[in-house]
Amino acid sequence: MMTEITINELYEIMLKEMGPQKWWPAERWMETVVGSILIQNASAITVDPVIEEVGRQTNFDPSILQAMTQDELETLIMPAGLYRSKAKYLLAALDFFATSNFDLAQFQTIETKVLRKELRAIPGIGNETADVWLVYIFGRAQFIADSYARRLLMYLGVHEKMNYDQVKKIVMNQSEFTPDEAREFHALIDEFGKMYLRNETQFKTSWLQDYRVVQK
DNA sequence: GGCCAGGACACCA
DNA sequence: TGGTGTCATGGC
Repeated sequence: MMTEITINELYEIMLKEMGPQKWWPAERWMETVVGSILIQNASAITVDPVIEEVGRQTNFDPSILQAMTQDELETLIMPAGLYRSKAKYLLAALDFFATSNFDLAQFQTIETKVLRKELRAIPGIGNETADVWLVYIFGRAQFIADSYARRLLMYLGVHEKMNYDQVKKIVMNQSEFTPDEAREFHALIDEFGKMYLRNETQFKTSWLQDYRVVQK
């Protein structure tokens, strides 16, 4: 028997089943910057130790990180893979925050749409990383349509095969989330994803298998 | 041992 | 807008 649910009901069901994931707050927002870039096309298992090592060496102090050369940064993050690109992206991100003296309060009054456009202009900050920053660094209620989220919603009947923007738009138009809920939802989806979203066969063994999300 | 991971980007039609 | 090659390491 299939049970039809809304996006918000999906969130409630996942929260009830899995409990709060407590992905936040990262003690330092720079940890989110580092982590979100290092995780690009890599797995948490390989990247987590690298993030820890960066923390040991820099304490996630933006000034210390920014003082590093491209070569030094590459050596530090090499085990995460794609290290040349990621070192470049990290330095570009640091430049961006440096223009505001690493003071997040400077961004508070900027409209989300405008801020997102500014983030997307940073080399290496694409759709997903921009939304991760908006949610976990800037506290905006955005939906992060990463590959796990798109797969989950596909298996739940929301779409056949849609891209990042399309899936995000559908969710944003059909649900209502506070900033904290947006953070929790993404954490729940990714933790669920690690267990059940490698493929559809695996999803069908999960406790969400008999649900279908309805379009309003 | 090959496959793949919480992407982004350049280049092409 | 959509499809494809590239970047690269380490875990499974």
